[in-house]
Amino acid sequence: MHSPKRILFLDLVLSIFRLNGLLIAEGDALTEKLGLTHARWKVIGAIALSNAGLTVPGVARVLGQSRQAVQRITDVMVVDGLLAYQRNPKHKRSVLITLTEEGNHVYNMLREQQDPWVMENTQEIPMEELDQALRLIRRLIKKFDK
Amino acid sequence: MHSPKRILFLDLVLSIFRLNGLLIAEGDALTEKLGLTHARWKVIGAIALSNAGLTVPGVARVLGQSRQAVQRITDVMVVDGLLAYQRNPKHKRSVLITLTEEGNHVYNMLREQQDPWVMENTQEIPMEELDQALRLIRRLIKKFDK
DNA sequence: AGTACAATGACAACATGCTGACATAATGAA
DNA sequence: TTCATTATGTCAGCATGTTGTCATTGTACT
Repeated sequence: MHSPKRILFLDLVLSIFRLNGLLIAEGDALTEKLGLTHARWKVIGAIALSNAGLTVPGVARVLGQSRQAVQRITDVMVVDGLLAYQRNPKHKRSVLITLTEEGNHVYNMLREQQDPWVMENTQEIPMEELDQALRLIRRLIKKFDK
Repeated sequence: MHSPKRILFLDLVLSIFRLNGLLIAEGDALTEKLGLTHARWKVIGAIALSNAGLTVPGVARVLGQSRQAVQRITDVMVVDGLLAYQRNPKHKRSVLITLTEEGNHVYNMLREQQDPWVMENTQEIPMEELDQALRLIRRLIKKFDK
């Protein structure tokens, strides 16, 4: 039963694995000069994009990772001066994570690297194709994220 | 410069990360009873699909990983009786990896788990949409894989 | 044949992710 | 209010991936 659909879907899955690895490598190369790694810019990005402030488990939920993994990264980033923990009026123990001045600076530099990279890699791809692919991927995410 | 395309592309990238994690979790759950992990079924799959026989660096190239990572997995799988190393007529030191009888059996059971999973998760999705997404992802892979 | 370069195996250090377990704090239901 | 459930911090163990290094084997070029 090597149905075409089965082959196609498994091919898609393997391609997702492959692209995931390549994107991480791209991101690491892009941010190497900033002293960032992919685990770190994922966290910085999540916090920078949040309006209300995020806790450690909150970041974990956004990124779809375990809170323990996020906690380990943020602890080191606090020591390194990129993040700071702030009292959380809504929770006695679970602090809010904020970007320090340096963290904000790094985020801005990250943006400066990222923008031309995005431009370079999407200029020949129509927005509609990107949008269609994103919709399919979101559909799959919704299916598996329970 | 929050151009729509930039947002769209970054959204796509984050979604790839997210889906990658979910697919690994799905695969692990699917193959838990077989004593497999995602690292293992990736290797089994690569070998089962190869006609000519693969070496450790060969598997690494197929999966887009470092040969050291693959070597560690295959070494354990040989001890566990799923894989066997065979003399390679083309290379004195670099052996060929083959599936043992048990490895083949596990691969067949993997298929039996995988088929209904694929069916379940693709039945409402037209093949054309899958195909379009796959083509875009391949396009990005080609761009980053140098 | 000889020699430079690439590929491979082996080992080590490290980064990142997961789960499990336990104590404590927060929340919601009776 | 009380109590069971859930969320969180923390620590530990482990799986998987990366890079770096070094010795050895293969390959290709002169």
